[in-house]
This record gives sequence, C-alpha cells and structure tokens, in this order.
Amino acid sequence: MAGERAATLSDVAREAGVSLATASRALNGSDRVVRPELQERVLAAADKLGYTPNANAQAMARGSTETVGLLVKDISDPYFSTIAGGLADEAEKHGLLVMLCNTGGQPEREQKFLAALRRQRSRAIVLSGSDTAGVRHTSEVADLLTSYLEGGGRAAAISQPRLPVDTVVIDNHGGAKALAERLAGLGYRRAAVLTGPADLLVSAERHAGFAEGWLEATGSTPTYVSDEFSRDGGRRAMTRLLENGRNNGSEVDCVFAVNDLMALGALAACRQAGIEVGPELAVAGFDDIATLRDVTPGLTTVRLPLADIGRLALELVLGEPSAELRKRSVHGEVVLRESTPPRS
Amino acid sequence: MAGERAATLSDVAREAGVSLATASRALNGSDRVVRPELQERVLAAADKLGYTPNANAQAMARGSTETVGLLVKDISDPYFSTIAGGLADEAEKHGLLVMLCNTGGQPEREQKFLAALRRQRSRAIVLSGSDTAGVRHTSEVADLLTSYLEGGGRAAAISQPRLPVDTVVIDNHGGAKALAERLAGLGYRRAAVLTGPADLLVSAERHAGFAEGWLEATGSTPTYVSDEFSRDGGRRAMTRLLENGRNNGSEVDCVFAVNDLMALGALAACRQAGIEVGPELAVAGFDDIATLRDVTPGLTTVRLPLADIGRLALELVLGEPSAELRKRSVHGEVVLRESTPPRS
DNA sequence: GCCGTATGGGAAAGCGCTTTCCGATACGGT
DNA sequence: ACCGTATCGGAAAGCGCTTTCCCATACGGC
Repeated sequence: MAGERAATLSDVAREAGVSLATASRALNGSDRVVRPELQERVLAAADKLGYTPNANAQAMARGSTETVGLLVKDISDPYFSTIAGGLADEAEKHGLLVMLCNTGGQPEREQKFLAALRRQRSRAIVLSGSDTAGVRHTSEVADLLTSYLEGGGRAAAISQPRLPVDTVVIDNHGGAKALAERLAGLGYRRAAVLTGPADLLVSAERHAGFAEGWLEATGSTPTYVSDEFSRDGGRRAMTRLLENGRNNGSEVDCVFAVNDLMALGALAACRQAGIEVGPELAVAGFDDIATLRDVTPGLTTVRLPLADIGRLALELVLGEPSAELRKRSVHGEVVLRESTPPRS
Repeated sequence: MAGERAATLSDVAREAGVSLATASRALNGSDRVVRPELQERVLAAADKLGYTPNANAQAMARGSTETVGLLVKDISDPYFSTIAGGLADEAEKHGLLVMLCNTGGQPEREQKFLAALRRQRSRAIVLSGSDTAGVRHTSEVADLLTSYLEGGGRAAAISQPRLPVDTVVIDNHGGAKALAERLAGLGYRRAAVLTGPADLLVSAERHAGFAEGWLEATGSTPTYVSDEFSRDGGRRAMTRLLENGRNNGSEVDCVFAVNDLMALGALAACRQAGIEVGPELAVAGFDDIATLRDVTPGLTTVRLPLADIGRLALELVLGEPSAELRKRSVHGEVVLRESTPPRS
C-alpha cells in the first residue's frame, strides 16, 4: 500500500540513467531539445515506475498553476450550474481545472474562498452571483481581488459591473424592457413585478428595465412585491400579491417574476389559489432555465445563453490582460410561451 | 503592479526579527509553542506585508492538500448539480476546496481528470455519474483509481457499485419497484418504460426494479423503449412509443421514464401529440429534481435526497480508511402527483 | 549550589520539480 | 588543420514552505 512511496522525477532519472534536468526536459519538452534516444529511455522509465508528476512541485517551480476558481452563489441553482457547465467545458479545452466555490451568498464565505484561491495561486478567478450585496462587502471583495490581481492573478466577473475586473455584462435591463413591450403588445395592461431583495443588482436591473418598457408602452407603472430571489420567494410574493389584489380591488393581468425560479414559485401560488395561469393571469420569468422549457403551461421568459456566458467569462479571464477593464455584453431574447397568451 | 513580488514567509520572519521556523510556527500553531510576544510580532508582520501563504509550497512540504476532486457527468444536469451542492457545502465545513471535473460522459476525459487529480495530490476523489460504460473502460478507471489509492489517496463513488471504492449506493431497484407497485395500485395495467442506454447501470437498475414490481403486481411485463438518458432521449423514446402503440394497437396507460429529465421529454412529446398527461396517460419519473416539483401536471417520481447523497459521499471519503469496502445505502421515496391520477 | 530536565528559538535539511548556467562534444567554414 | 559556433547533457540553484535536530536558557529538586 503506502509501502513504496510514489516515484519521483529523480527516480525516473536514475532509472533512465540520465540527469534530473534531462528527465524533466524529456517529459515536458522544454525549449531545449533532448536526443530522441534519451527521451525514449526517460519515457520508458517513467512508464515503468508509474511516475506521476507532482503538480504542486511543478506549480512551485514554475510559479503558476493549472487551476481557475469559480465562485457561484449556489451550484444547485440551474442558473449557476448551466454557467458552470459552459465554463467547465471551456476550461477543459485549455487543460485547466476548475475549483468550485459555493458561497451560498454569504459574504464571509466569499472572502474565505477568495483568500483560498489566492493561496492556491489559481491562475484566474471567475466571480458569478452573490452580486454585490452591501457596499461595504463589495469593497472588501474588491480589495481582496485587487491584491490578487497585483500578485499577477486574473479575474473576471459575470454580471457584477461594480467589481473592478473584466466583466461579462448581461443586458438585464434591455431584456426585461423588451419583455415588457412584448407583453404590452399582447394586450396586457396591469402588470406587477415580483422582485428579489432590493440590493440585488440583477433583480433591480430587471425590475427597472421592465418598468421602463411598461411605462413607455402602456403609460403606467407596474406595482411590485419583493421577496427572496428563489422559488419560495416567488411563491410568497405571488401569494401576497394576490391577497393585496383581492383586498383593494387592484388586480393585475400580468406578472413578471425577475427570474424563472421565482416565476416557478408564482406558478405554484397561482395553482394553490385556483388561478389558471395563461387564460386568467399571465406570468413571465427570466433566464430560460433548460429544465423549465417543457413544462405546462410553457413559461414565457427571456432566454439567456448561460453556457456561453460561462465560456465567455473564461475566455475573458484568460485573454490578454489589458489596462482598461473590458466588458462583454450578452443579450437575452424574449421567448413567448403559453403562460402569456395574447389577451382576448 | 507586479513590481513587488508577493511577500514570502522569510520576508515575514525578517520583518518580525525571528527565524523562518518561528514564523511558520507562529502562523500555523504547530505542536511546538511560540512565546506570545513573538507570535504577535509575527502576526503583525504578516499583516503588514499582506502575506499570503503559498498553498502549493505548503502542500509540498506537508505532503498533503486541501483539495477534493468531484467527477460528474454534466454539472448542468440538476441531478449532478444538486449532489455537487451538497458535497460543496460539506467540503466547506471541512475547509476543503472542490475541484469540479465535468466529464461529459467521455471515458477519455474521465481518465484525464483522474490523472490530473492525482497529479494535484488531491486529498480525495468522489466519482459520480458516467457510470461504468463499457467493462474495459471501467477497468481502466479502476486501475487509475487503484494506483491513486496506493499513493495514499481516498476515493468514493456515488451509485457506481462496480468500482473498487467506498460507495453511496442508491437503491434504484427498490425505488422503481415501489413506484411500480403504487402505480399498479392506482389501477394502471399496461406500462411502458423509457430507459437510457442499456449499459447505463442506473438506468438498467431502475428498469429492472420497475419491471419486477410491475410483474408482481399485475402479472405482466412492461414494454420498453430506450434512448439517450436525457430530456431529448425521453422525447424521442416517447414519440416512438406512441407511434408503435398506434401501429399495433398495443397502447399503454402508464409510462415510467427512468429519470425526471426523460420524463420531461416524454411530457413534451405527449403535448405535441395532443395527449393530456394524467387523465389520458400517466407519466412518472425518478429523482425528483427540485425545479420540476412545481410544474403542471405535477410529476409523479421517486424522490432522492440528492444533496444528502453528496454530503454522504464526502463523509465517506473523508472517514477512517478501512480495509473492506464500505457501502452506504440511500433509499428513494415515491411521490405521487397529478401526472398519475388514480385510474377511473 | 549543582545537575537533570523542560522550554522554546534557530539552523538546516528536505519536499519534487524547473531552469539557468556551465562544460563537453560535434560540426561547418576557411 | 584550426577556430567559432551550435547542440545537448548535467550540476546546482532556487521555488516557499514544514519539521527535525541542535542548542541555549530557565527552572525545579536535592
């Protein structure tokens, strides 16, 4: 078992009858050339001994690693896992390993992970989600990030434009605005928005975009209810919305939940309240989570190329470093489905 | 920027006016004690210089890392991302980082990742999904794994009982069997199974379990159609099933898709064919993917505690190594919803 | 007051690699 | 035949830590 410790490069060199330097060169092919015969001897020796290079030692000697860090709020959320999938695919192409950091939206965890990635001398870090909760937290993250960058690290963010790094900017505002226009075009007149917490940037942008489009198209401002940025938050928000409507007679004909998960909760609340989504009340979401594309009624939403966003983020973070911050914009596309039929 | 290279431990030691050894001890607290005064000086110096330990150097010197690898078939699949979420949470508690390896179900990739994790001297590896495609592939993976274990690594698998490591065994057979019994109890009589590829163990187990339960309860054997283990596979399989039914008059009243994603595809196929799931045809899945819990009609399925499975796998792999292989069983629970109403 | 024994600091030996630098050999040109 | 120049192998110097081993000091017991 643990009897014979793992073979090292010196073992290989000795076995092949060459020096350490030659063995190293033969195995990695440096700029220096090794005579084919020796090379073969080294390869054979490595194979014979079952040699595995020690990546940590290599990282030390070379001063760089093959690892990129990915911070997400919650990997089990399809939004993040789809992004992670795209990023992981791209990473694989570059021969990089992905360190997955599930922050759970907790600032301390986020900071801990950032520190850990720095210790690991990760080649790059991609931050996604847990967007800029409080200003103070953001600035702490920004500090950590800055010192990481000064140490030669690279970083990029997804949809967190307040961080001082290259960013994949998701056009939340434009997507939500387009959705508002389409819904208004379908004949809806009284809208409500189910938003996440006020300090969540994504949520705020989508809310604002929708409100703007709605105002331009209908001349009115949608009401809104805010709750958690999750399925349960959506359900609670919807429930409250329905209660309010009954109490003061201000019923809406159309509800926009700022993400698909909240929309899902809204759907559940409607069902519970005996409201048929579609004919009786329109509901729309945002993201176009793959798993939800086939449900009944089909959920109208704004499709985001999530996997591409992950890929793009990695490209960005791996690309030539440049002095000024780069932004890469990604736009959503409105997808109308049965949850928002043309209003008769 | 890159002007001043990162502070090292020697820098800290010099700044604090102590030796390297003392600095190291002060920062990590070894079994050796450091006088409080010196300790403070070291801490202050570290802080002043913005010192970050180099995890690679530590790993080398200590001979062990803080990293665990997680192999999944496709992180964007909710099944895996939920497991990953549970595992990541547990890892965070232990101060471990998770290396995410998305194999895409490709054996070569799987092997590449395994090799990479070995190079990294990962503390442990958890394998999930891409279950044992061909025998040859399995044995190659097993070899890689064995040599990893011999090097002092630890590994565990999720639902891949053929690998020579501790495994979290999911009772696919029992869950599917229970489901079959419940469906039969609801009055269904002619069942079909939508399976994945024949060599996919999970799929085969669920198929067999269902068939066994169905046979015991109704005296008949379900027909089956197999296709990809995915949403699209489910759609295609369902389409074929419907066509066959029409051609030879052997229509079924109940369809079991071996996972929720396939069931989702089946739902889509039914909608396209104008069949109302529930009243006209019952459909059930397996896994109880969170995102699908709120769709209409509610999908009958077998609930698996996926996040717990991830946690459990990590616990297993981190626990005391033992000579014999440990198995930890996890059972599913049938959840009846509207997609399988009692048959009138 | 002396010796044996903690106690805690420091020097130095690695950990397993990469890479610079040096030296030996072979080769081409004149 | 001689010199300048490639070409390629090897010795050795790190990379940034941890940890062993040694040593100086302080302390308690008789």
